[in-house]
Amino acid sequence: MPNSVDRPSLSRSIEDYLKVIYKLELESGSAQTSAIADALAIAPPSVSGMVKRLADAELVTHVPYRGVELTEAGRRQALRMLRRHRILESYLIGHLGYDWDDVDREAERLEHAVSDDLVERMAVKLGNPTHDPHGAPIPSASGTIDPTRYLPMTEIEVGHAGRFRIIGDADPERLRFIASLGLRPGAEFRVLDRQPFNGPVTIELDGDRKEVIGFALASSLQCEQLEEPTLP
Amino acid sequence: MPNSVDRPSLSRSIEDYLKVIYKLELESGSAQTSAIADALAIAPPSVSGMVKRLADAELVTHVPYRGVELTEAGRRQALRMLRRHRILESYLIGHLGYDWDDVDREAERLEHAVSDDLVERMAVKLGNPTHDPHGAPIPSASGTIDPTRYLPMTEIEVGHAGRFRIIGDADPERLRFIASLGLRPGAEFRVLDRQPFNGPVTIELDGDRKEVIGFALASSLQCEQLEEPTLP
DNA sequence: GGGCTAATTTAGGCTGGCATAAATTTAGTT
DNA sequence: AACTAAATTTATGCCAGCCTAAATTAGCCC
Repeated sequence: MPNSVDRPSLSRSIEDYLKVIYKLELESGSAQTSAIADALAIAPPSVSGMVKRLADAELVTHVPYRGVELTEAGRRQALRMLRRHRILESYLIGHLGYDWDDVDREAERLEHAVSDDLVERMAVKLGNPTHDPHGAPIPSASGTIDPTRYLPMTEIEVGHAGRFRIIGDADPERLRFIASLGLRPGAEFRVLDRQPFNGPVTIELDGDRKEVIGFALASSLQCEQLEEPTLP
Repeated sequence: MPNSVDRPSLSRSIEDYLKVIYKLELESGSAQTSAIADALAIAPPSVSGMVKRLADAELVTHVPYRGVELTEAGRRQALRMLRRHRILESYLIGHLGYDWDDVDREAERLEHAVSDDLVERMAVKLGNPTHDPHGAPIPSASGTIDPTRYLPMTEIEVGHAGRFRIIGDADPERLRFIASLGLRPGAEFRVLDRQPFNGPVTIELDGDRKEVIGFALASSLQCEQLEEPTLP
């Protein structure tokens, strides 16, 4: 075990980088310097500097001017952070009265401080959940995660029914708005209309309510397409 | 609008310094550079540097070569940290199955990350306790704390009964040892013997068990002296 | 292939928080 | 009153992480 991961205990900063890189790889297949800078609200040269350190620590591989990719060790750490975050959110909502829309900030602060032991204790209290209240899959303690991919609501075809699965957003205002529409993970709907040029999506909920959702928001709603269209 | 004073948000380091200075003032009336360095396990010159910053921020007053004293603002922050720590310990023990002896480390990590909001939610779940499981008083959210002072067990006179109130120690091994003697906050005992030259204390518990406790350990057991001695 | 733009990296600087070594002050002898 | 031991501060230096400004590279268009 020459280079095995002893327990260097990653810095708060590094944990944030790995989380962001993981999400970017998931969303767009690659993680570029400027995208990382954007997500972390820091300047691109700062990212270049950190990327060098991450590459030295063998948490990412870096092809200059091309972006970075998580190594196996980096991915493991990123999933560990994701588990912490989602277990924390679930626990704060389930046991401390936090609201759906309000919980991200607190989890964001705590995920860097809790011990693995505490995370597992919370997971046990929650009954070892596999999905958090936003519908997102929770990586297991051993680092595996439900790989199911869903479609953004904007890609469900007109006439089809769909089931809302995951809200990939943390902004409390957006979350409150979504909740106010009655959209919760698991909710079924039918797409009535999709306007071109990144226009809004119109859906039907509970069999009678019609709601219009802007493109940007609808893009962040990950859904499952359910059946063949019902013809009118 | 919400907060009268803007939150500069103290660094983790500063929070630790304030906590330690508060404890030192309490124990020995003053906080000297080397004592702070000792408690934080850092070098004295580093403390000098930080003390300058703390004084600039008006969290402490500093008399060169004489030590440091918390200002009102500093004391307020120190009590805030103490509340966080003790509420966290109480919550972790009460709701997440942590043990008496094992909880300090976790609380130490979390106290820098939790929001005031979360602390108050935990306090509510606990029924707004005034003392933690180690018997130590918990400062109120508004920054007042039970000022009752107790005596170290080493100062309870031979023949007197006493009640154990607070264990001012964080070392898991010591805590486990104390627990194994059956000593919990609230426990009554009688001092049978006190050896001179910082020697051990012998006490009687539950009316029949005799236990011998070394001076150093007995010094950290804060007790109440109960009655006049019973003569044999 | 030359040139333009956008992305990225390099260069150099700043702050917080730590360290060591050397200088200074305090306090306790005698 | 002078000397000494201990505590403290000053002087420097290092590293992590951020910044801005300047240089470099990639990608594309003609």
